[in-house]
Amino acid sequence: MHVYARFLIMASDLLLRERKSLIQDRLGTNGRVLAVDLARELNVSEDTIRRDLREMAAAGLCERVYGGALPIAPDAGSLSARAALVPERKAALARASVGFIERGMTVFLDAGSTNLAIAQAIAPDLSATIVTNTPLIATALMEKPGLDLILIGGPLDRAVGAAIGARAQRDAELLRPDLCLLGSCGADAEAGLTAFHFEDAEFKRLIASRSRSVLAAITSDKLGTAAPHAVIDIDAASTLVLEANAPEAQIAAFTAQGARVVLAREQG
Amino acid sequence: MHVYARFLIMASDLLLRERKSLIQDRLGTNGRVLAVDLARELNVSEDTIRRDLREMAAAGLCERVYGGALPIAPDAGSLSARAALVPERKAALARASVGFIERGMTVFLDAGSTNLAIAQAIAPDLSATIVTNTPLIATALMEKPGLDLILIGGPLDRAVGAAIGARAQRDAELLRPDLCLLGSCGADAEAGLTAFHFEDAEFKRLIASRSRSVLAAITSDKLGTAAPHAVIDIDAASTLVLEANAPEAQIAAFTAQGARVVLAREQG
DNA sequence: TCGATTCATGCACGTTTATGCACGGTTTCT
DNA sequence: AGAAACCGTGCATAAACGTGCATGAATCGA
Repeated sequence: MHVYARFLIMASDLLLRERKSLIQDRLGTNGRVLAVDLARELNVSEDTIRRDLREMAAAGLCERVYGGALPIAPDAGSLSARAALVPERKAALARASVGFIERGMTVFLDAGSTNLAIAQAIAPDLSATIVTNTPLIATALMEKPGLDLILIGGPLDRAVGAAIGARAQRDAELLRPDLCLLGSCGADAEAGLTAFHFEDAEFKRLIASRSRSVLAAITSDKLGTAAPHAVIDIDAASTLVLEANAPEAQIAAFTAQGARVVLAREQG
Repeated sequence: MHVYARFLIMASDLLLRERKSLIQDRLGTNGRVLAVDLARELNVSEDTIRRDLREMAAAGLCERVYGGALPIAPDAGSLSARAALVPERKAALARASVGFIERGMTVFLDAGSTNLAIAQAIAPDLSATIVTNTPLIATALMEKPGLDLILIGGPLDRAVGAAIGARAQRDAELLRPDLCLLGSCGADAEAGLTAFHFEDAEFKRLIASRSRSVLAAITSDKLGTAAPHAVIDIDAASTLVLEANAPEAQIAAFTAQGARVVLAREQG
């Protein structure tokens, strides 16, 4: 499996596919990417980034513009508005995950579009304490009157859209959540849950280790992929929520590691 | 033999496509755009804006007129889109206030709908550090790539929509903003700036006292009114930004207290 | 096991693009 | 009619660009 090979390279190196995946992620998150920034951040030459962008544009994954690239359907409203449109499959995943939040719990809700969908899927009358480091998620949760909200502060990382730095980690160290809903950029039986960014992984690892149980809702496109930075092993997650179309082999690989896998039913 | 300075300015942080997209957006929103305003707001020369407008007109996206451009179908804006927009008067107030944020500053942006409008009015390529205790504002600012954002954390007060408690106050005590954009629920020459909630007032007072200068943008409906909890006296604010229709008497009362009053001009 | 091959990548080069400025003409307003 | 604002054009320049080539690592075939 290509995951082994990757461990031989330096942690900052990314396989081509991972790099493109990250770029796409960034496009969705920030609404744009700059060639210079990507090059500097990923430690490759601008040429390489431009090549990537060209190929992605040719594949219809983004729109090439002078200086960088834009998402294929650019700016149909603000970021929050765009993110508010949750595809049905992701919504099903979210509905399944929300079931694990029980009345009175203290829950940490991590960054990520899947977790935003989870936030939106929370019942309006649920009474619980939600902690998050993501302003967008906090905003979404503001509409649920039953919730107590706690915001983790600090400098916001633009790539992640959340507070994940030293300041945020200190906040996190004061918490003992009953449940942690972890976002992840990759999920592989051997590599475990992984993230694109070092500090993000660091933060996730910290908050996961402090939580009584950890749940990760994972969209199928992330199955079997590994991002460069390890978060936790599969068996360290209490529950994995997968989409109904998740490959049998993948599910088996997870359960072999001792994970509890739950499948999300499409709404019927 | 020639000026050096002009090269240094060349690096604009907004991609061409984004700029045009923003202009189109503005066309739909305001029903027109002025070259001068766009140039100032986007930090590019009028030449560039005119070029953009010319190209957009050539592409049939707008109609070029003397001084700016008009939407191709002047009547067309969708009603729902229009309803969600910040009223033009508040937008004018916001534009005037944004002018006080200078490149490189550290600015605290308080909670409140006027301050949200200010956040939205910030030029996309402004480079500054913005601190806020309001997730909604943080989310809006996420779309301005030039900004460093710092989020003040802690339990969120639902009434205010921001973190204002003891935790947030401890965060605030570590700050020394160059400028504080204070929201207020009432503004009266004698009562000063006031707030509806005790803790909110407490927090505002704290952050205002720690800032090198304090600016309050005040909609006309708040003039001459006093909410139950005092924040600061009028003379403790460096600048008051009022709407163009603010009563003469009110302005006089403020200036008599030693405040610097600035009036926002409506666009056009 | 070893050579051939593929492929991602970086570098050097010449080209294109976006932009600001100077200049002179044109429109608008009073 | 005259002034002020606005316009387009041409030019200069830095940043971004694409291409062709070289390199080195992984893969394949025998």
